[in-house]
Amino acid sequence: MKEKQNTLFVGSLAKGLKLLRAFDETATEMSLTDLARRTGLDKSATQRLANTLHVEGMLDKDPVTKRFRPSHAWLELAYAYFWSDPLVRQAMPQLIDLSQRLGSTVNLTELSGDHIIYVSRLPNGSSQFSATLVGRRLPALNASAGRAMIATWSPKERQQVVDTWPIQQFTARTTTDRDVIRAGVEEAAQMGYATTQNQMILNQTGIAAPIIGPDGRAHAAVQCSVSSHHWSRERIQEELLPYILDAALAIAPQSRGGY
Amino acid sequence: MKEKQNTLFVGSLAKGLKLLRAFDETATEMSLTDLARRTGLDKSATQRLANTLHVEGMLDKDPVTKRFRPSHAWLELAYAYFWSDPLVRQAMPQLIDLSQRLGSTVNLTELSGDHIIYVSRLPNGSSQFSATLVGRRLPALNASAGRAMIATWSPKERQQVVDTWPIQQFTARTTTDRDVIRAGVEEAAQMGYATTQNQMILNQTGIAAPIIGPDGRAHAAVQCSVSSHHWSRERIQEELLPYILDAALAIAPQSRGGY
DNA sequence: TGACAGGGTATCATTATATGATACTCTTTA
DNA sequence: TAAAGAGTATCATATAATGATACCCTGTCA
Repeated sequence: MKEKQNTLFVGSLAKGLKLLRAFDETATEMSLTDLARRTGLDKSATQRLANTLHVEGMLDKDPVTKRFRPSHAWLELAYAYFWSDPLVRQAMPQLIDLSQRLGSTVNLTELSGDHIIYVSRLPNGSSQFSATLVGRRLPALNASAGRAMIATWSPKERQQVVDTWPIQQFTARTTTDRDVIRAGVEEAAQMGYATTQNQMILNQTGIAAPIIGPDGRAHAAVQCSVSSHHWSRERIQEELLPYILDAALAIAPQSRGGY
Repeated sequence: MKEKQNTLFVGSLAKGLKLLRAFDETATEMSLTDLARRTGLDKSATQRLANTLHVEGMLDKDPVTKRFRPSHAWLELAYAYFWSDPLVRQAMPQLIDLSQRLGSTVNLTELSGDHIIYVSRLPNGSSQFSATLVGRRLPALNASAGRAMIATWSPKERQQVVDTWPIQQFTARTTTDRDVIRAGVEEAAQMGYATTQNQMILNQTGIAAPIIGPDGRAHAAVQCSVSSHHWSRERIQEELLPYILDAALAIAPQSRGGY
């Protein structure tokens, strides 16, 4: 094994996790050989590991096709996560309130390395399927939420981040020019919120307000998505923004010590 | 190790999973010794396993307190789960629609052994925190959703289930008498839906409609929660039920093959 | 019909790999 | 200042994970 040759590192556990993480949008259920191929582990190892995960209730196995699928235990882990993240508890009532008041999709996002991750979502109106799912990750620079967070950081941090963090092209009109993104972040720093258009989905506008921590820097945001057709810049500013900013503010204060 | 002495079983992986599952409502972040105590593993093993999980990004470690917490990866697993479960995709648009139409909390639940698990939740109005979280498990017999599912099974299955499955007391008025539960299930079998009151939370009424599979048996349900104060039996029957039943029906048909 | 291919399952000797006792360090408490 | 408690690091040992191999089954093609 060329794994970290450290006595504090358990290779078999790491390999087992690899199996779990092999599942995603594209690979939703896999045979033994699929798993082996996808993880690069040899057949025997895959067999043993997958069997263990099955016995332990982490993988369901179709008795007829013999294919493995994520089990309900995966949701239980998410459940434990929600309890462990103080922000979720703080935010939930505000988000529900906001969702009802605005009648549009509302999200709680957190920074996760150079990506954002959706931690809580309250879909409203007809959304893309993936836009309703907790746990989705997006490059921070692509997302209004990410930009809103970064905008609360120091100018040199902003600079560095905009220059180096990853960008991904989602739609034909996704911004890939870092200078344009920089402008967006700087504007967000001025305004205290960020907006984007056509970044993830065409004709969709994202509005995000940072949840600012005790140190003045944000690593979370409240985000809202609406149709660009029905929502002009002005209408957003009048009918949505005040509430989103309020919610973000209401969530922030109590959050004790950085995370 | 007294683990299954099977060469197809990897003990270290199982122990690693044990660490992950040690986190719950009550244990949201743990020190090394907490983890060791809680899992029954010895200090060294815990150290090695926890370290591995940390390196692999499955556990966050507070650099100052040295305590471990679930990482964002736990949400990513949930994300993969959502893609793997065809019911989620089927249900989501219906649930959103239902949530907006009714203006109250709507849930998608599935059977998980003798419990139900919340797979998707759209909270509305002020809910208990735990009532907003995906991944929560409840004994099937306690929940309207569970009863609605069981009610679609054969009489002898119903009998057996009502006699043997676990029950838990949540409120002062939770039903613990199996005969009363039996009556509830039988009524649900007649009516095609189940209702409960004061089972999980006082003054809360649950209404659930089964999502019936190709074999006529349900292992999923659409569920809705409302305040007993504002919602009389009659009003529920007129203003909620038709829509809930419709939604459950709309989700069911296409669901291909076993669950 | 018969042979082949592909995938799932089981076995086994071999050694690498996980083990857990122990000892060290640091911080907190009395 | 001592002692307790928690986190970290080291190491010799044998247990427990390894991966090659062989077996079985099902579906396919000639």
